[in-house]
Amino acid sequence: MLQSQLFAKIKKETPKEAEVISHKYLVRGEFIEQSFSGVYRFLPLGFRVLKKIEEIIRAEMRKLGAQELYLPALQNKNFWLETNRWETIDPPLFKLKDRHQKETALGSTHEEEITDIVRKRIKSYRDLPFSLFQIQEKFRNEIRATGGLLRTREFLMKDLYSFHSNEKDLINFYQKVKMAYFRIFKRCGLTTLCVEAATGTIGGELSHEFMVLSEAGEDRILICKKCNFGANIEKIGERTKCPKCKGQLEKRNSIEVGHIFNLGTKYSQAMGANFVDKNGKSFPIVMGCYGIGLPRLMAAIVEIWHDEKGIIWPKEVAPFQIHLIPIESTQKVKKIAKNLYQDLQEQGIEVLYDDREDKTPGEKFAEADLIGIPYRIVISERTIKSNSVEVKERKEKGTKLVKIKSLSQFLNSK
RNA sequence: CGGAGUGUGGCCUAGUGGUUUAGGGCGCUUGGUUUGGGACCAAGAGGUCGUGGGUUCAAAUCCCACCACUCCGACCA
Repeated sequence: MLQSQLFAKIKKETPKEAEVISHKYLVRGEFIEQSFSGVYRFLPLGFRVLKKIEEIIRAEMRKLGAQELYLPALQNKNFWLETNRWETIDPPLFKLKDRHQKETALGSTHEEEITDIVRKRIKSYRDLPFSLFQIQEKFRNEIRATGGLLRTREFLMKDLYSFHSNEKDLINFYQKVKMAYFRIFKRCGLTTLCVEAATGTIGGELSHEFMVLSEAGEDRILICKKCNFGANIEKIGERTKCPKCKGQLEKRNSIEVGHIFNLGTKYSQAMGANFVDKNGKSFPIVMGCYGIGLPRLMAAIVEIWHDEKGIIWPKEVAPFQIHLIPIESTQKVKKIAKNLYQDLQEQGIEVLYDDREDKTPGEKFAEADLIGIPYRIVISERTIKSNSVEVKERKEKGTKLVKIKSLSQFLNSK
């Protein structure tokens, strides 16, 4: 991508509506832009990051054997009446009326939709277990949106649903999802804690939240210093002693990036999703649901990975892998930079090529630091004297001169 | 929804009744000079001071209403 063509007007100053660090950097770097309260636009740079996160999640869902589908945002009121959540779900639904004055709502979650799909098809224990997921927009009528992408009213979510003939099978799958979630967050550069959580209006038997420790987080959790117990204060209340080992509990702020639920038979009973077992007896399907909010995850990554100059994207979620920056636009520098740009692209590496000739080195560097691409490669008269380029890792302080010939080798070794 | 705050060209802001035909910085346009950490010179474009109403000889400035946004509370991926 030529930076001269990139649809991004990177800002020197922080717009005043931004308060948390991830919001500030994402807005300044033109990853996102607020449309109105709690509703965000993803600009080309931000969209690339979002897609990277989406692909990581999709890959891990497939490894679980889950099949992807896509459900409507506009939902049938009758399903919500069946589960008795039309009025009670919190945050409430965004409700609207069609031209015939018939009520409908924008989906804040999809248990009703998925359970309807399943009840129409699944009649036998032989069809179980299986799992389905989607990556789709959710709408939540929050009292208040906060912290940029940390809490929005419309957001992209991955929701996975699993269906089982018995509790044991569900618990087995639940554990696998847990492991998949740890892998997803790790690939996004995050260390997460899995803590016991309150099930809220999703309901069910029990649930676990995946937490990223951060001061920007709204959740308060208690972590045991002795055993690996952890829980949301919302679930267990304020206390100082670990309920498992009596060890000292530590209170921390955290961002909830994922939440998994053992739903039991709450929805299958409410909506009549039953199967017959070997003996011909009918039982409600045992269900689980598992969510990850993508924009919040993106914000959490920035909360963890930044310095005073800007974002430091972990490689797997970075919008580009290499930021190629020629400085001093002499014919020789330009020619070598252009060739290198083509070479790298042919190798399938995503390169942002700062071909702008009217920008000073300082400005290019400042913008590069802000948008946080993992590798910065500078080409100048100085570096080409020794047939080299200067390589700097965003997360490191120092730079390294690397011969152009051995650049690919150097990058591959990373 | 309760509490607090903010609203001035695209962005950050100065100005809190009269010398303001609303000032500066960034950005933008044109020309020139520059080029290893957010360059310099010159010329230029861009504003219903959130909206409506009121007070006043006079309102960005005071009053009222409304709107929008941010933060704290509750809720959540």
